[in-house]
Amino acid sequence: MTNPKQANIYDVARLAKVSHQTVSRVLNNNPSIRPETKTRVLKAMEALGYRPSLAARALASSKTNMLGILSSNADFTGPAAMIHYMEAAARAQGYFVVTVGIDANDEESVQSGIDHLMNLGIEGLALVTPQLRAVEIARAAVSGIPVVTLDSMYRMDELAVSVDNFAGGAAATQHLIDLGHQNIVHISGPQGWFESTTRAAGYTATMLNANLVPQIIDGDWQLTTGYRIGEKLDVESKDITALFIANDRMAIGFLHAMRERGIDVPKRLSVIGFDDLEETGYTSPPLTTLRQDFKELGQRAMNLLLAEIAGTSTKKLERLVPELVLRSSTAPPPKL
Amino acid sequence: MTNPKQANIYDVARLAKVSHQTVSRVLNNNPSIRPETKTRVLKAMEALGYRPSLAARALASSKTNMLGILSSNADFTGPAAMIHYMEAAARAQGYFVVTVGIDANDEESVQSGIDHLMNLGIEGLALVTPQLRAVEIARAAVSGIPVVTLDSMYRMDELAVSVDNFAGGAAATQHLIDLGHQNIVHISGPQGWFESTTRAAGYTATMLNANLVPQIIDGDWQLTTGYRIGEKLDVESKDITALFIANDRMAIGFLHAMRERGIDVPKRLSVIGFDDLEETGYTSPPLTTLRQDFKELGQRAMNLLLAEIAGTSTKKLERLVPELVLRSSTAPPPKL
DNA sequence: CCGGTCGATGTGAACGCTAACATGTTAGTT
DNA sequence: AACTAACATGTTAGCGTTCACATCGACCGG
Repeated sequence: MTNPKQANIYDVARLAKVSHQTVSRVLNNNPSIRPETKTRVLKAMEALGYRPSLAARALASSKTNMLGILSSNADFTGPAAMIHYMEAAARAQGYFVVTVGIDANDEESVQSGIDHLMNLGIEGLALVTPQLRAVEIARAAVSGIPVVTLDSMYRMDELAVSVDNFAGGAAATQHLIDLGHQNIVHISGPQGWFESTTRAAGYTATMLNANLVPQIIDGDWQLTTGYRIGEKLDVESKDITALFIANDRMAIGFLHAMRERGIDVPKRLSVIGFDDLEETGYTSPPLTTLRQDFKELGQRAMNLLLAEIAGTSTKKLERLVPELVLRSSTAPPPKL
Repeated sequence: MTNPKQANIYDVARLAKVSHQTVSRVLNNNPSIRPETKTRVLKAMEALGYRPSLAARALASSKTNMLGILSSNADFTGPAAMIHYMEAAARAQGYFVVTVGIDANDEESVQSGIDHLMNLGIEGLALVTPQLRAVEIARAAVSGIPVVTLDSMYRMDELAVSVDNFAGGAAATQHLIDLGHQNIVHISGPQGWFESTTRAAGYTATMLNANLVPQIIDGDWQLTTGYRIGEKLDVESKDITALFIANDRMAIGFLHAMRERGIDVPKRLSVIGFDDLEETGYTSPPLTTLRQDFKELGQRAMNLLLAEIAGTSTKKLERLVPELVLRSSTAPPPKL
């Protein structure tokens, strides 16, 4: 009911009785413009409901204001939260974020996702793909723009924000050792994930350091897998007294199996997870775990990327240390 | 190491010995072009590593190929999954999706999110904001482009995909009634959410239909809230035998409280949730609930939107019925 | 064997902006 | 009062596409 057609910069110029270039200057906050003129132009914009055309802008300035996020597991809580906060941080600086979801195990899918983003002309890319291989492909396919990696340790010379999973794995393990456990098993994440290998490495290093024998069972992050492993784990004959499980989902499944088998956690067996999902405060028993701050992670990653684009970059790498959250699933081992 | 500068359409034209317009035709799959010529042009593109400029395209054709998603709860599993599948569906048709996360309770935030997207020149918008008020604001702020709503019943004349929450609420309630329960309490979601009111309505209607008295406790989706309500609910004196809880998160908290209080679910009390989160298969006891197919929901919403943009739209509304998932948290009421 | 038609391709302008340079106006210096 | 510097604004030319129209040749029927 208002405008028959979108006004352009010339329409605004005419109404404000200035040249189109002056309008452009107002748009770009050029300092050398008289306040009075500026007001006049702004009023004209308002009156016409003027919206600058991003396309024209991008074409003329070769600055698209577009950022890409390549995400492989957007349906998990952690990545979703990170993406959410990354978008907010980017938008606060006038950037648009295009998120592309891919299947990280399918190289084709990674490639086509990147292609899609490159066609867009993104100025920067964030990789929320914890799979080593996907990051490699992505880094190789992209050139000329900064790339920030989340949750990885890939290449120290690239932009990256990561949780110190090694420290986390070590802290979890040390906590169990401090309680007096010796026979501690680790259920890991899937191979090929940064988090898996680094958490497992933290575990292994800490065990060895305490002269204990590391024992790792391969997992895959899935809740069901935690449950299945729990169903058949030979706790008795091996006298296992504690487990460090690489993520909370598996831990939830595992706890369920213990409950079914009547194995008391934490009296008979201590369990520690990783992630601090909201529901872990309400499992039975509530799960001791390590918390990661996804909000912080997302914001820092985006700021790193934006700084690099703006050329004001100082750091390349940021690392957050996960925090131990004590609840009721860990206790000293049963006395013999 | 390859191109000093991005090739444009003229570079391609020169190399292929055709006019720039012919190149454009190849780009747009114009049928009236000789196969031989087409091949030559494609080869030239390949050789130059040519990428069409989306900005120039958008400027010349006033078609941005951009779609917006306004999302208020991207850190919840459901919305995140829907967004994921929506993006995939859009990308398959060459569209770019910009997702903007907002705080649906802050009108300012909704407005500025929409503004951001409108500035972009999106061709269509999807609303993943189950709050009534946010949808109203968004619909009002947008004009000239199709808008699809997810999870709502707002205005029958607009594009919308929704879960039939009324039917879901009714099914949950009926299930409890069929088991023999009479004193059934409903813990609802927060006011102002479509899901809350419609699930509650389904519950109420079914109760009344069976000559039973509806009793609703206000909730807010939060896990903690389910727990707190569970802590102090007077099950005994009121002789409540069953609860229909509006979402699984609250149900998980509630179950935890029951466990702590030593109230046996399902022998003493039956509990049914809504959502079918993965972890509900592993609570103790595993939760009976209603499943929503977020993938289907996301894909259908996007297809509706794309069809509307393309002008090939037939339907306006799609409705999915949630499915009852029977597990172990419901049983006949205790005999007196 | 010629006008008409259609299929394939070319030409020039337009899309709405920014970049680079040009111009005019004011104030400061000697 | 003339000369310059700094500020404020205007002018012109792209950016890389698509659009509308023009052209050119080949094929058709009479």
